[in-house]
Amino acid sequence: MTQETRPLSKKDIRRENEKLILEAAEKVFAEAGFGGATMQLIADLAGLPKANLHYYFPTKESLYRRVVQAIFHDWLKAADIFDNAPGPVEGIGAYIDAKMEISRRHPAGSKVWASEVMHRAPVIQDYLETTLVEWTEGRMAIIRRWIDEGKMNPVDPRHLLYMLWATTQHYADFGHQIETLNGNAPLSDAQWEAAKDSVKTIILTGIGAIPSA
Amino acid sequence: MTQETRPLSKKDIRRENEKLILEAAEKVFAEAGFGGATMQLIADLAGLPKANLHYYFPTKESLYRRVVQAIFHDWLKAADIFDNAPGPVEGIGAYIDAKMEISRRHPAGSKVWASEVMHRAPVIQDYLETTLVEWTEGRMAIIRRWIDEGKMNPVDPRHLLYMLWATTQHYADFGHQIETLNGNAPLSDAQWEAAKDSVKTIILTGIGAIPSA
DNA sequence: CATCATCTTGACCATACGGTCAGGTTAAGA
DNA sequence: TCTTAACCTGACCGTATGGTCAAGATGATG
Repeated sequence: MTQETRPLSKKDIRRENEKLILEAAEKVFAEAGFGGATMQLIADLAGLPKANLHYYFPTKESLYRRVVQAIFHDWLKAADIFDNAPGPVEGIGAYIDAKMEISRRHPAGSKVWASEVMHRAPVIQDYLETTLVEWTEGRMAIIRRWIDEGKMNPVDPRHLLYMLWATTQHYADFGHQIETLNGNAPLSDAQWEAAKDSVKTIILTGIGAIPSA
Repeated sequence: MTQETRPLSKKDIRRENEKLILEAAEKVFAEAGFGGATMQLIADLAGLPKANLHYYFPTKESLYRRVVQAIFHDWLKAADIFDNAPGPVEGIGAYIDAKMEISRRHPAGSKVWASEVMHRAPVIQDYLETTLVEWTEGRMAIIRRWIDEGKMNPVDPRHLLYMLWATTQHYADFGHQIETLNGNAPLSDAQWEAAKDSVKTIILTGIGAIPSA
């Protein structure tokens, strides 16, 4: 009863293999860092011979670049929720939810991103200077508007954003520490909910968007 | 007018060289990660021949272990302030100040720590499971006491601690991103003060330790 | 001053890694 | 069916890296 699979088209092969490689690469880069990752390790995890990796991605660096770019893309996309929100409770609340969900579902990506930035962003510095700067300015303007409209306290928008990034990404980047402090067990569904609630409550209370208990 | 330096004693030589090596190693490990760091790079930065490093630290891993242990030590020491504080405003406020100061003065150490944890703590897992667990339990007890005494809102102490770690360490670990968003300039004294104030205000307000603006 | 333990270092080695390539296989297209 | 372009991969190569070592220099000790 072997599965009767008709041959994949060339395009499907390409898409399939690139996907396999990128997924494996993300994991390995996250676990070992760029320097500690080896093409052989990635190849083994992807189930392909090493030479095949070099067929699709000429160098280790080009593979790494693709991984980081994909992560940056998701990173920005998570912030769409921020816009069009009537106020901080909805906007920031949803943003926290979205970023916590990323931390939960794609911890490897978050780690690769953290590693890249920690190492002075050798690959995506240009993105930081253009896209990220614009993105940040835009959200800061929204926060300022909410402040002007009296929907929250006059906090520094920049540091509020840093706090949002730091707090949500912490659950991915330091996930191992958190698991250790949780008796070497991953957070349960309920614990993830509690984490989200805690973060949202403290921050939204902290900026005066919801009343203190 | 050459300096007339009398010969260093053997003990001084050892202390001096170990210090040189450990400082250089911390920087290199922070910038390149464990895998990306090379003994040659560390040797060059320390101004010593590579073979000399292996005289004091037999392997790259043993050197790395010493670096991480030193950082963990500082990490815990910063929390002494936490104890004996009459309430969250003083205790948590001082803790935030202390950890922000570490992020400012020793960003490399913070990065090495982050990297170690992100890579599943291959070297200090036992410390996490013993010392860190105890430390965390202790501070959670203090926070619970403050809650019982009505000095702050009944937030989850665990997630409050995570938020404190995440937010303060973010200024070191993601310092490059922060600098980029600051027009490629390091934060000035005033900006560091503003950062500290923002963090303290939002968190202390968020837990109901100080009134909302 | 003589002996010893400690420190120093250039030269060397084995290994692992990123990357190459030639020769083969397979789907696409005419 | 035949040709071509895309895909596949075992074997190979140069280099960089962690680590070793033997021989010498230097401070401690009595």
